[in-house]
Amino acid sequence: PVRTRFAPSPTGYLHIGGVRTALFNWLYARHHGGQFVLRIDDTDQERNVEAALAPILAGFRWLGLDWDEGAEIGGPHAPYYQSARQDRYREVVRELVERGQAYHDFATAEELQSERQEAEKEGRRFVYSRRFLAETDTDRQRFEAAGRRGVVRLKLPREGRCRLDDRIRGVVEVDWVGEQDHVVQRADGSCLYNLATVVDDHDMEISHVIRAEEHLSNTPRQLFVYDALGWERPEFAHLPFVAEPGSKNKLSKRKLERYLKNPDFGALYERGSRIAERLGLAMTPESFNPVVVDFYRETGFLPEAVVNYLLLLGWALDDRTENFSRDEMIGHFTLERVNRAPASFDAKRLVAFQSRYMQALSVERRTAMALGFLERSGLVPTPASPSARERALRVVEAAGDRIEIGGDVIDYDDFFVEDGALKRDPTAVERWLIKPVGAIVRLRSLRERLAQIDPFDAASLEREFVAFAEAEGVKIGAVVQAVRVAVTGKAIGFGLYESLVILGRERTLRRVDDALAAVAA
RNA sequence: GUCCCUAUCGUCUAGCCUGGUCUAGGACACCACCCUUUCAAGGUGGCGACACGGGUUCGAAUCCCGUUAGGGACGCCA
Repeated sequence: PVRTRFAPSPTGYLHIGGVRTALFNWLYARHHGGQFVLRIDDTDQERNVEAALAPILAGFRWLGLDWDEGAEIGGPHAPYYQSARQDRYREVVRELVERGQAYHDFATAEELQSERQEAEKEGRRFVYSRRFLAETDTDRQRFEAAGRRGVVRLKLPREGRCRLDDRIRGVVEVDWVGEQDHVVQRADGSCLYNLATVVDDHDMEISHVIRAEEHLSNTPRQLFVYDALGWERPEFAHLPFVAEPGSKNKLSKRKLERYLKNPDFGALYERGSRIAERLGLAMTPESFNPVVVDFYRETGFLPEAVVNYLLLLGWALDDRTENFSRDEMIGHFTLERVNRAPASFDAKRLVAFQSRYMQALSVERRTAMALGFLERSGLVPTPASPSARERALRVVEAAGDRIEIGGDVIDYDDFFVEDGALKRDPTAVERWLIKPVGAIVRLRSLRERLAQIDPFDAASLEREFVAFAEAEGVKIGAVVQAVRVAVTGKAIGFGLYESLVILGRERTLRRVDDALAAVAA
């Protein structure tokens, strides 16, 4: 039976690279009708695990990556928190020592350091002398009497090669000498990752360890533990990591400043920030940026689009298929088609997927999304009144594919604010109302015509505008843009006739009057 | 420094295992033009890659060796 797992650390946010790894694990399990386990790696955690875990679990749920066992839901191999499994790890460490596969060591950090430096100076590979290895209880007591504190180290082979048949990399071999006698238990008795992960994977009957490439070099010491205990090794598959925008470096939250300088990444960040600001979200760049899943959730991305993008970051079915439904991804996903080279994060491509998925949605669905943002930004009452809903529907319909992410609806705030509260872009006013000769006079006479038009619909408006521009001897664009700026405050937007119809005659006239008054002043 | 991994358009990739159908396909991005009422969208077209050097072979993006470049790991972090 296929069992995969993902083991996040409770860090307070869900990293996009981690999600890609989790997705591949999830897909592999689902493809084989197996189970996906969500285990929590909180061995090194001192702060509030629950609070730091919540956004991560929320992220998984939002993306639709459900887990069969693990955090919050438990399961037959509980507990799924490493912090609660220390006794079990210690038990395994004892067994390792008994089997002669690990030993108590009393070297100090300084002594180790100097051995290391010496090796480096002589240009040879560092191999610990095992000078402070305690063979017997008497040895231990002697060291302890001398005030030393002991750790437990793996007693790794110093000859031969370690062979790993990785499902993605193929056969990887390394010399055992190159490996260190890694510490598996600290002086305070707590156990370390390299041991814990093996014990957990074994106890939880994980059949396939699918993880990022950065773990490839820890694998030999983990294989050693499996073998030393006589445990069956799981299959390993090391995924290429997700690289930062425009380079092959591993994506990292610490280098955010740099990513923001990448035009595409920076633009996405700006766009999201504008939305967050209007929603009144108190966001810091550390917790709210395009490397964090919450960013997409908060700004109105569709989880399906994010997942589809992530799927194709290191995996492809063939030379043309780009869109995958959840069932299709599950049906097609195999490890064999995972790429070996790192793939860099491309914000533009992610938005392209989002845009595509968004346009495939009905107007009603898109309106429902938009409404959430309108409510939260206070542009419509919460819950939205029927008239507000109606207006939102018409705006979303008219905006069409201009609304790529849910939060984009805020760009059309001018349809929801009070007429008197409408702000006009000064540059647009200058360009279309003040600068063109006769613009004001034309707007004034057009205003009278707008008052007369009957019915006040798009077709009639178009006829009127065309006739008016012709009579005045100006381009239709000049007239349209002048009215657009007067009524919406912006020089850009969707069709003007639809815009005026959505606002209605009364409000259109009022806004034209306001604009005329403002320009005259 | 040592060990390991990787290498096809700017980006994501198909092709590589099982050499010929590859004057290397698709998508995103970009550029131009068309459409047009601004902004999008749409239509048409364009730019654009097998890292390099040897070998094997009638034939190499594909197989082998080397070089170079990039990356990762070398913790009482995970």
